[in-house]
Amino acid sequence: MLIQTKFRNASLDHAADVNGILAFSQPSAVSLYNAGATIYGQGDPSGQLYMVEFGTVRLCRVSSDGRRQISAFYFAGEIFGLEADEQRHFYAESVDNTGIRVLRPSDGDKFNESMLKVALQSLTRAQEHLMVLGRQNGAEKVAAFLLDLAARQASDRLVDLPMQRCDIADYLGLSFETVSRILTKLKCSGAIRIPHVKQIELIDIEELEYLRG
Amino acid sequence: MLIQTKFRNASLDHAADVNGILAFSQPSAVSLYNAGATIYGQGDPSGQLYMVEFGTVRLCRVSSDGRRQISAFYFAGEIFGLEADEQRHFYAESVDNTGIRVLRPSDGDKFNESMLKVALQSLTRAQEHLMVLGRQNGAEKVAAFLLDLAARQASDRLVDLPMQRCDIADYLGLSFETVSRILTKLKCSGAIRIPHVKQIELIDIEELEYLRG
DNA sequence: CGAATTATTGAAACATGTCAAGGATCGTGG
DNA sequence: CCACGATCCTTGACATGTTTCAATAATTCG
Repeated sequence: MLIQTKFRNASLDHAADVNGILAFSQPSAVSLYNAGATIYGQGDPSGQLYMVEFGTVRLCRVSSDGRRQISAFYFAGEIFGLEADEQRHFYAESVDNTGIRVLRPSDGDKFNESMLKVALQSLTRAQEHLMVLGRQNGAEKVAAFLLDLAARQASDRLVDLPMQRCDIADYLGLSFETVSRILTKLKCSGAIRIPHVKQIELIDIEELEYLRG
Repeated sequence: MLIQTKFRNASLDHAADVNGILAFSQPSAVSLYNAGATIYGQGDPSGQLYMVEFGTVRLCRVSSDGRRQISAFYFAGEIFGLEADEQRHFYAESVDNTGIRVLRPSDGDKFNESMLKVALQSLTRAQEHLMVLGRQNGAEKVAAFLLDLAARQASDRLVDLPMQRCDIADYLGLSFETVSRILTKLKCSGAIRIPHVKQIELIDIEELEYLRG
């Protein structure tokens, strides 16, 4: 299955579509959010798209007994807020200090066309995430997460972790203790260094890629 | 979090969009596939959409060490084959005897618009599946699966299982033994009956819904 | 009917979760 | 600038759910 590496992160290369959206929308001013602020709630009316100007956004849902699943993170330059119907299925929060721009369609048709591309990229990412959640163990999940972040930050070695361990855990379907344990294990095996709690240096990228599968 | 039940299966109610797609495409003749036949392979050029006429389709990927994840099932009336770029990220196979129609766009603009809806529904479904894979245990996963099938088959009590245990397992991120054990457990607890290996009768739907969360 | 496949069930191994304690980090106010 | 409290992170010990391996039973198909 060598083929699959060709697709990895295909969804991440969407600069062109971001430009497409921007060209046919009227961006509003940037709104600022502190860490942990609600951008929109589950059940809110949907309709507008958002672009992360700086900072980090998490898309979440909480079940009745309090378990939380984070379905996606969004970083600077990425677009979120697409919904299938008139209500939001997930709620969106800022992870750290975050600036967000609301996008309003100006040229309907072209905007729609760009939206399709954004939708397809979100779909691809969700599908990739399905692979990770369904069939990978803890170490493989964390390796995949770190490599994904590295690719999206366009930094080949030094990765920023704006979110806390608990966010990573709820994204990967693990407990935060397990995430912590795996990170120290990777550190001890020499695959990564942890210069700071919120910063990981990828040392043995081949090992991480091997882990990811 | 009572809100979330309102969204469940929202993505499944897409008859309108299927009609939208059909109105602006030139459906070809129906192709027939035996159980386990390849409809398209990973890495194949993408472009065409497909509609299931009868039978069942599974969308899969296999990792280098042989673990398989099924990202979605498609049943009669449902559309699949949407991709973010020119190559297929997953491969598609028939689960049982299946009839499939290729859809070719005739009116580009309207076809595109319908595609957006299909994409958003696929996205919603993938996101719902993320919730199940990330934060539910075996019994909850199986309950969610049975209720999803019941909703899509529009049969409130008797659910057909065209796929084998192994397919269910690879869809839910479990081993097929665990799937089997959970089904017998649900049978013993009186939540379901298993009149046939490939047919489940939902007895205590409230219990299943409670399990699903 | 018989062979091959698929499903069920059991026992033991393993990964991850849970509970609990201690340590690090951060922000705030003195 | 330091000290304090609060939050977050790490680590350990134990409990639990799930997988794995193995054997048997059921089903399908020729």
